[in-house]
Amino acid sequence: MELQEAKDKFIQAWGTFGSQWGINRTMTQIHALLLVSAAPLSADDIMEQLQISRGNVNMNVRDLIDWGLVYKVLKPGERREFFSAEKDIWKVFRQVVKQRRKRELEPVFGILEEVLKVQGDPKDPEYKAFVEPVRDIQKIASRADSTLETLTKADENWFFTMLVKLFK
Amino acid sequence: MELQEAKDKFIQAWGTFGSQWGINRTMTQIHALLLVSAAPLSADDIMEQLQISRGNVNMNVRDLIDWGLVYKVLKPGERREFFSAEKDIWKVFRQVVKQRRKRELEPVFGILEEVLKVQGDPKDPEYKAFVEPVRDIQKIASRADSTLETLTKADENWFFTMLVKLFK
DNA sequence: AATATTTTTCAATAAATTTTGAAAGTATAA
DNA sequence: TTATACTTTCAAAATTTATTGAAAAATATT
Repeated sequence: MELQEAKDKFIQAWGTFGSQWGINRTMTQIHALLLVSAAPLSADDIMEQLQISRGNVNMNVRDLIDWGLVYKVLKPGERREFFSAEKDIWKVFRQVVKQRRKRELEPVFGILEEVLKVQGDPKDPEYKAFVEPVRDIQKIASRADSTLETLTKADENWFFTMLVKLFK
Repeated sequence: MELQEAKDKFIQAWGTFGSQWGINRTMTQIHALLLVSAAPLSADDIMEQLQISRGNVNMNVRDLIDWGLVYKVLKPGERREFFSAEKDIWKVFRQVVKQRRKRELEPVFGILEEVLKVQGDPKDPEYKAFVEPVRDIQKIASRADSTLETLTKADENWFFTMLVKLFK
């Protein structure tokens, strides 16, 4: 397989994967492209390689920067901006977990807490049918959440140490 | 807060959460509704409570059954089918992980393996820029994958034992 | 075997999301 | 200051995804 073909396949796969998990396909494709590019790319480079418009590149690159996955790179003597992706995959992984936790998990916790304030007779089957599963979700979710938090604060070494410890 | 209000809020929140993670909003809402209902519901019940069409109910309930999150319940003397959600949240969690692993992670592994067969000079910076991050992704993803696999095979007790072991 | 009830399918439609591209904005250089 | 190079914005268009609803299929009842 040619390098270019392999790149294209990877970018395509990453895009599909991202969109299955609720992330804009183009955003993940740009991320994939930058990730496997040896040098930083300009907006025009990205437009050309992915065959997308300038506005699209601009929006999605900005989102990637907000996510902390892509950096602006200024080349001396160049007026244009260039972009480069974070190459440390462990850092990327941690960053994504951190962001989604903040953006999507935290609001859910708030709502679980809120709806559990519901009034009712603990003997009422309707009441129990609501409160019990919601409490269970809260319990398991906050466990998972603190695991994720620990994960985002840990370094790679810690993570693998943990895995070894777990599965020995 | 009234029970009905709390239910509605929960269903709404669950729907939003699901769609952020690439799962059809209606599917997660039906799941939430069944999860907090004391008794199994018929298609008509679901249509009425969520104000959606029969076809929509039918499709999404079928998907939920495919995911192993909802069961058909046959009531003696009743011709209609009723539906009930798996109430064991730990089981739900495991089931979702298991399914998404199979449906979405496995194909990605296949592609990573394939594109890593790419020909090239290991000294070439372009080649390295491609192969290195992709290898890293493969490494971290297969670690994460085996953790998830273990998770789906484990029981709840094992999970919490592990957490305690980890964070003590 | 004819009728009644319920479920399933799927083409058409609606809704949500993404993308475009041209105009406005900004910064640098002549 | 004016021109030039580049970036950002955002309403309109295109695309993708979800939903409807009526007809067909399946299943049960008389």
